[in-house]
Amino acid sequence: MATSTVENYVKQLYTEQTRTPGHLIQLGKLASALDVVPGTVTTMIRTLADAGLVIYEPRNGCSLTSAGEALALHVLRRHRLVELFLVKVLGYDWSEVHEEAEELEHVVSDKLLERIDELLGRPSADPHGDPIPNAQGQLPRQSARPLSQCVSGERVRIERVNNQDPQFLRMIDEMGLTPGTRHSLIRNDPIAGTLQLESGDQTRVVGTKAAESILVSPSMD
Amino acid sequence: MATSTVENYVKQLYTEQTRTPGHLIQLGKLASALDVVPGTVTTMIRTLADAGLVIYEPRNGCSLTSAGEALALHVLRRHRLVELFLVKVLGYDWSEVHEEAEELEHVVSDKLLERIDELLGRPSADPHGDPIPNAQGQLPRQSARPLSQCVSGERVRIERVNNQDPQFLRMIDEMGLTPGTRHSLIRNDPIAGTLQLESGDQTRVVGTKAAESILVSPSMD
DNA sequence: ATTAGTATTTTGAGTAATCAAAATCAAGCC
DNA sequence: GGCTTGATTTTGATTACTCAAAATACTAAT
Repeated sequence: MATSTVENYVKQLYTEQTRTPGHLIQLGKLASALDVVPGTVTTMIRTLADAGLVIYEPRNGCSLTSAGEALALHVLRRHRLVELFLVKVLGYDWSEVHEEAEELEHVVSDKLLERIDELLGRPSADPHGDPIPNAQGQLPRQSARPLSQCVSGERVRIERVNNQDPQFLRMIDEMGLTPGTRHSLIRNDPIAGTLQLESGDQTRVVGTKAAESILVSPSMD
Repeated sequence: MATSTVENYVKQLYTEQTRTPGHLIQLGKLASALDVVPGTVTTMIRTLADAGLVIYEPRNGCSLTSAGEALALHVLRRHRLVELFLVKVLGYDWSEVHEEAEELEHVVSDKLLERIDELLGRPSADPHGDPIPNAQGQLPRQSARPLSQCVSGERVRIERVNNQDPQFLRMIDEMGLTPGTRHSLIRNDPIAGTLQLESGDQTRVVGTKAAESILVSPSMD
């Protein structure tokens, strides 16, 4: 069985990999993301390569094998189902579930996961809108793009908030920009670095930086 | 923070200690209970002693300090609340919760534990009838004695089943001897090694060995 | 083509937990 | 006392993970 450490490495690798598809992941990036010194990552990636979870090109970087990707998706499934469970069943706020899930994701058994999945009605996204892989490790297709890339006048539905910082999430909450809500983009002003949104009678302004982690799809209401 | 291993050692120490109060616990006993070789226990108990969790008398054995006992009770609380949660909320059978709780007990945070406790209505016993320490580490007083020590004619209420073996628990279930149920002890025959119980119109026979792990209190109905 | 700067790898060491097997200890028994 | 037995401790290794710091390789610039 994979240790928690191994699971965290492949999980991190997976998220980096989807951020920049097709590229090798630099070990230094991994080191800072996982908060260990670079040398540690080098040795660890060697072991992961021996275990068949990653392909390692010394000095260039590494990428997940299909086995590594499968493991990553499994961990992600556990993480996201646990997050949703904490919110739906235990009354957690979406801003505080990440830490807790970070621990639980390594110990929930397949049996427990199946019960949670069933109880929640086989959900396809966690509280942040992140897609939940199914038991076979398949991700529901999602075609959302960053709010920051939308143009003035668009009507959007917020699909996903790609940021785990509790303060950020509470801010999103207070502004009513949670996944599932619909808004009109009054104005996207990259020069000023702000976006103006409207929904109902309310108007809000968010910064471009924040809008980068808010993923939206077109809304036609 | 205590590692899972440390938590398991003090937990085991605690259960041995309540089984034979006042006695030092032999390291060999611990070794077989924890399924490690004796030498491992010796070194581990030394470190636990350095950490102030146990008192270690070389060649004689060891016992928990009050700090060690507090930690053990904390772990026990997590374990038992998780077990009850799995049964009540996730539809687990009481025979299958132990394994799962064994892992989860090391990662549930205080916050999560509090939510579970609240959701379950601050219960005082887990599905096996084992008392749940409160947040301050105090155990609800329980004065149950083994069914095997009862005499013919007694009316008893089953308080607790002190055995985690799934097969044993399923047997108990099938015989209707779960915690909370009431029965008349028709006959306790130590020679034959059997006990005959009656409740309603049904009669069952259990062995002395099994009756040792069934704890009961007097019932007056 | 040398150099400066950055990223990566190597080396040596440490912590936590474990095992196998040899050494030691403590009784109890003629 | 000497011997056997059983438990305990010690010793030397191993696995998994990590760090600090030195060594090395690559990139890009002068």
